[in-house]
Amino acid sequence: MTGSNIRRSMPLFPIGPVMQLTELSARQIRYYEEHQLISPARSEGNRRLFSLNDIDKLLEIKDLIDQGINMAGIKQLLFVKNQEVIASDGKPQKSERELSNDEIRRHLRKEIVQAGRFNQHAASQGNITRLFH
Amino acid sequence: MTGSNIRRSMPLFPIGPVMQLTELSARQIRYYEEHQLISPARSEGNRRLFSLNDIDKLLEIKDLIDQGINMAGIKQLLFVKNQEVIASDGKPQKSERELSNDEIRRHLRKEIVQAGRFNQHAASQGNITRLFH
DNA sequence: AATGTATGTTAGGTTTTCTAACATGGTATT
DNA sequence: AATACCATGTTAGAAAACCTAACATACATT
Repeated sequence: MTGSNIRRSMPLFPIGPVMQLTELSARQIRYYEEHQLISPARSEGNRRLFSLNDIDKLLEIKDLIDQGINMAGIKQLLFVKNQEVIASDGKPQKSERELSNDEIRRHLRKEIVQAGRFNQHAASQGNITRLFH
Repeated sequence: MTGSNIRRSMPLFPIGPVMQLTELSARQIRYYEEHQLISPARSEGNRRLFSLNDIDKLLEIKDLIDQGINMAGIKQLLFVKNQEVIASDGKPQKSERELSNDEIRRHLRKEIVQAGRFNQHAASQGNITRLFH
């Protein structure tokens, strides 16, 4: 798990902004979660919290929906794509252990404090992620 | 106003995640707004919406507070720093006209759709912004 | 002792999000 | 044509998050 992956998987956004960014309805987003296309984190009070990764995925889903693909198909496609990423990554990412929100935030704080380094880039990352420079 | 500036000024985060990212209390954040150190956007229902720029600024403020500088001083420092950015930017950014949320989101959508380009970078941007890759 | 500054705390109200249920317009199937 | 299924809309009631405004407090300055 690289630093950038951690950043991209930080649960930050409540559903409102995600709706606007993706132009999906709350109903749609929840339905996709119900069918396990995404798994946003939850706040203490049970509100969904989306990461940049989640938002990227939602935009992909939207695309696939537009192409007439149904839930099952999209689920498979997202799964396959994820496999590819893991494969091309070199390391099979062991069991991709879960980081707690607190761990993620601690990591984040460290990176903020240690400011000044230049940015590094994975060549192919999707959609939303690219927006934050 | 460059594309990246637009991205960095998108009002996305409600106060909750901002509190966690900055480790500031809601009271502090609102107090800084009251003293015009930041000017987060508002949702239709009057909730504060912070941009990456706002979060960066809050982290700077936190730093300056730690150095014992008071509101007035911080305000000046932020102002001066902003002047510098504008100056080194080349263009004095006319009157930096306000973009509506909708304009920003339209722009955002365009950038998302037109995927694939490589990332570009301004060499010196602060803090949080760097986290989103 | 009195004032000022930055922040904490509380109260009451509004917005946002939650789940669950029912409704609806297409498509596919019988 | 009737039925079933899929993706989404809509509604209701409850809970969480956020809002402003006011008062409280700790510390520094006068």
